[in-house]
Amino acid sequence: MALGYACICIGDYNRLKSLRLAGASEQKLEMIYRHNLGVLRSNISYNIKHGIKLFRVSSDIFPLITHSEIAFEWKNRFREPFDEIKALVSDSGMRLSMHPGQYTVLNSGNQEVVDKAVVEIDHHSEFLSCITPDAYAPVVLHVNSARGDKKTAVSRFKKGFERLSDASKKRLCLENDEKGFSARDIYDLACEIDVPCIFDNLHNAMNPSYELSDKEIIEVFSKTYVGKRQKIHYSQQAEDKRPGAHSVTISHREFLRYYGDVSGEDLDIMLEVKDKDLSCIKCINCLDAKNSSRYREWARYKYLVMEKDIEAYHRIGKLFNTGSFDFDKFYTIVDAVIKKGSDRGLETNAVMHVWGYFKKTASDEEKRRYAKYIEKINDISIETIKTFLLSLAVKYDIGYLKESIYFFGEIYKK
DNA sequence: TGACGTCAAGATCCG
DNA sequence: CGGATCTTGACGTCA
Repeated sequence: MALGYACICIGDYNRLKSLRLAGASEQKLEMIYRHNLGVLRSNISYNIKHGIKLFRVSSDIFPLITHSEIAFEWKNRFREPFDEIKALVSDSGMRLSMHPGQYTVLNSGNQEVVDKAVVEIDHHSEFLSCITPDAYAPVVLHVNSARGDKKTAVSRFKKGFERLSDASKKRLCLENDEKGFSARDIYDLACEIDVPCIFDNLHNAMNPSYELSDKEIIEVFSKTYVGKRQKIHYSQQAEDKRPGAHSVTISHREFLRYYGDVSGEDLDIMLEVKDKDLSCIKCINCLDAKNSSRYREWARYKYLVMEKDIEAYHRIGKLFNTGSFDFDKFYTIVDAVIKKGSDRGLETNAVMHVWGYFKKTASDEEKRRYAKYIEKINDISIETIKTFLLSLAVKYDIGYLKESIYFFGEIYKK
């Protein structure tokens, strides 16, 4: 069993860069692609550190690479970073995947769209082969178009599939869609073209087909995995958003129930959730609480809790002091805290705590800048100050702060 | 034609 | 000028 998350690593301050077609010079592409490979390597190191063995690589790693107006040789140019990444992936036994988005439509009625989809999917599998030794690292795809009737949509898909490279055919997996192709639809199609099926619980809830429980559908889908580990997608409905929208964080208790229901220990489970790796680590800890990870986890959340709810901060401290700590209690408190609104007094207090790390070492210019922020504390956004503080944490290499989720709390707003 | 989804880049506005 | 806020891009489908 492996638990994973998709594309963006919240807890790693390194972020992918992008660009516009208008500014896509050779040098600019080279710079951005190289940067993004550095981010990928950093994300993978982070995953290893936190025991995460399943990771979806973002399609945005090489923006515009398959665009018709872009001709960029990438395979030879990035051999070194590829090999470094591959070694990390190989040594850790991490399973990678990729997932072209909603605009890759292999069975479109428009031939140009199909041409592009073939290029896109082949690129994904080529890219994967550069960074993972796993011949079955999947490229996951939705059928996407049910235009006309499903029968003709299926035959269009089979035609498109035939045009893929052999490598792509081996990597391709189908996922049940939120509308259009349901679990039953993709299972029938997948059996015909001999590819595995990925079950997505929330899509299935939106677009049900079988009169079967999730566990039973997963059992049906397991037949499409021969000599490969079965993978599913798991997400929870966001309380206050459109039906089908992913929750901001995973409720660990709900996850544990589901995990028990579907015999999760036999599956690779990709979590689809806004807070990404944070929920992934939460679920890993709740399944298998290692004594050593509790302190690290509290260290990461510490200032985020401090700026939202000082009583909760003390309650968690007490869990440690009284020896009554467990991850269920810890995350229950944290999950309540992240839902709270902001309080400028508490935010300022947390800012001052974090500034304490730099008080002595900061340059005069940095001290002036900090003083200016504090002076105008009520007129500027707290994110501006956090951006500044994070840049200091990176510059002065304060590991404790660089790993703090404090800097990424904005994902829990709105 | 515009909504859908995504999120950083880029543009523009404000003090 | 820095910082906040709005718009654009890149894509295909479908009402």
